[in-house]
Amino acid sequence: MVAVQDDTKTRLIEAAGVIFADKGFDAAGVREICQEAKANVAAVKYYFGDKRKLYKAVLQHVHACKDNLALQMAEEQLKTQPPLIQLKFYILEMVREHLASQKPAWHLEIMLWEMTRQTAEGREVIELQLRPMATLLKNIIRRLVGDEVSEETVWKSGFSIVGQVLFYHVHQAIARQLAGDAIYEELTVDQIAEHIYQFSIAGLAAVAKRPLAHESAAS
Amino acid sequence: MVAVQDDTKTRLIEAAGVIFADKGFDAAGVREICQEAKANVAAVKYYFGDKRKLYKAVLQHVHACKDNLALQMAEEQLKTQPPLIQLKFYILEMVREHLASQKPAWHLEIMLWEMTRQTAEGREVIELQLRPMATLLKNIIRRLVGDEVSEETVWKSGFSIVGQVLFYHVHQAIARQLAGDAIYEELTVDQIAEHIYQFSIAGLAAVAKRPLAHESAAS
DNA sequence: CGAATTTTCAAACAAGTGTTTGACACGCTC
DNA sequence: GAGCGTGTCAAACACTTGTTTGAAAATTCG
Repeated sequence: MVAVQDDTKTRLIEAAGVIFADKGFDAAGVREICQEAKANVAAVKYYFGDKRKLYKAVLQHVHACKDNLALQMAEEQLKTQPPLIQLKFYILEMVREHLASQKPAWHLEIMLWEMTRQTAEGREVIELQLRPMATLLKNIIRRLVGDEVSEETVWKSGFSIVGQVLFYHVHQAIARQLAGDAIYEELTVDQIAEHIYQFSIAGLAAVAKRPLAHESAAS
Repeated sequence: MVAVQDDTKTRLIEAAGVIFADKGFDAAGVREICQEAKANVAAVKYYFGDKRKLYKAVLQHVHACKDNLALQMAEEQLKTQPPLIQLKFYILEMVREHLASQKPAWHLEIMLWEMTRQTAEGREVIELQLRPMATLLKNIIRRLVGDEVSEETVWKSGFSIVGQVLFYHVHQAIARQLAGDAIYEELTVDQIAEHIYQFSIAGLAAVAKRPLAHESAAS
């Protein structure tokens, strides 16, 4: 961890991030945030103006911290690797991000709040964060299923893949409760990603009504 | 709509249901609920004790209203129809419930709150509501993939199917925003269900590493 | 009817909310 | 040291929160 600054301002953003992520905007208290940040309550007015603008700053901070899986893939792999490998990598990285993220967990948690219950402040950040991921996935799928498949079906297929991944994060509590801790603990990130990959390439071939492009490259 | 009683008590439960579903327990206000129910603020203490117990009553009301897809399927179809037809029906009914439910939308919305951010009051209701659905789906999958497949894989396959369905509900706003209203409006409940079905039976066959049971019965 | 019980209501409660104030301390340059 | 701008702080602001009170109103029942 490289020397990160210890301003009252950044401490506020970070403490606010944790608490907003945990309880949502409404249920989070300014006093609670300031106590966690070791700052006076008046500090949020001084640095941000009010609670909403603090929330906005938190969202912008999250956006600024995003490590671009999209760009990373585009540069390293998009041009060289066959689409099946790209899909496998995409799924693995997404599962990793959602189940074993190395950056603070609250970054994703706040994004999830925005994804399910959008606020005016978050819409733009959501767009900037998700749009590149969506088009990247759409391109991969398009290469796999060919040009005869409708745009609509490509979207639905993307939803099928993303929906599988998000389930393990968003509904983790339910999955645990239903499957039982014993079984759930056995699941590793790689296993989950592999399952979703195998499940999805078969699903894609089915909705494409033909074998996938470069099928021979599958594992 | 058959003669539903118009007690202050039931009006409170129903108004509370709507508002709890919309904003969650913390952000919902007692005064707002009572105004919507045309009741005095003191009524919640008189009939329920306090806000938490009102919430508990709402959850129990939701549970009491559940129409048992599980039982319905068990009686009418489980014994007579091949598992592929059962799966198709299961997916269709689940998509219907989540995207075009005939019962008040807030029933499901409250369940979703409990699924993502469990409260002490909700855990039991969640269990009672979801457990039968989960075992039903698990049984269908087991019949389709055979006995060689591990229990773990059956769970993961179930998660894959349920994850696809839930995505269209939980992340509807994002899906709309990304795909665009134009494309999104085109999607009908039956199309979505059909897509998930086709995608999933191919996925199941892939993870089972063999053709599904009674594959000939597929559409 | 008239007494007993159940239900409703406006008003107030203490505690919590986001926000604001004005004073105070620090580091800086002139 | 005086002056100035930047940060910090306890205290108070106006308002909302969930909860409570005690007295009316409505209902039930002998």
